[in-house]
Amino acid sequence: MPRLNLLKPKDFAGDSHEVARTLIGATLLVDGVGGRIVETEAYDREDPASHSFSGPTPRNAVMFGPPGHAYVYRSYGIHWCLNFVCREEGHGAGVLIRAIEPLHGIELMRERRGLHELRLLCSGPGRVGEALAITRELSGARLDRPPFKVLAATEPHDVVRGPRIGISKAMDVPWRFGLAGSRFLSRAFR
DNA sequence: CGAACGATTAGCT
DNA sequence: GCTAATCGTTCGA
Repeated sequence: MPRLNLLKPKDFAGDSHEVARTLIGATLLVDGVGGRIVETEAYDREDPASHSFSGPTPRNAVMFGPPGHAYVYRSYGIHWCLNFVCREEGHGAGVLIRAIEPLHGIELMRERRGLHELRLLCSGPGRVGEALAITRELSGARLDRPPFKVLAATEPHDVVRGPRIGISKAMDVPWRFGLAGSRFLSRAFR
């Protein structure tokens, strides 16, 4: 039985790039539903692609709050996307959860997604949001308390990195991280 | 107050 | 590969 190491706010206090890499292989659960994080992206304050780039607004306020909390935003008016707040309070950094390997509550996730193909259940930030029933109400919630649970990776694994997806600024920096060889990535790494 | 624009996805060519 | 769907947020007038 592997020891379950629940990540606490201090575990999210580092650079978003460092946290994004560390989170690969970790387990994310929302009300017991979720799986292994296989893809993340880092965003930071001095980062034109980040929601926090131009300073605090009503939408991104929790990005400037303490680390270890969820920042949820609506994407394209359609999808809910989940981020983990990093750094110290007031900084404005976060990690976008882009894909997980479904492991727990798979049937419930299939119902929510109206889909049977396992590979496409949580392979993308909007898909993760739908499968885990992420909504605005979870924005600002602590990640070490219900309904959230984030458990550190226990198995050794390789992490790959590359440019972030779907952005129009800072497209050159390799701040997207993935579990090497996973078939649950939103897109392959080059 | 109007308008542009997404940290996306599904479906079709 | 290309595009419609869809609407909250942000910014300029």
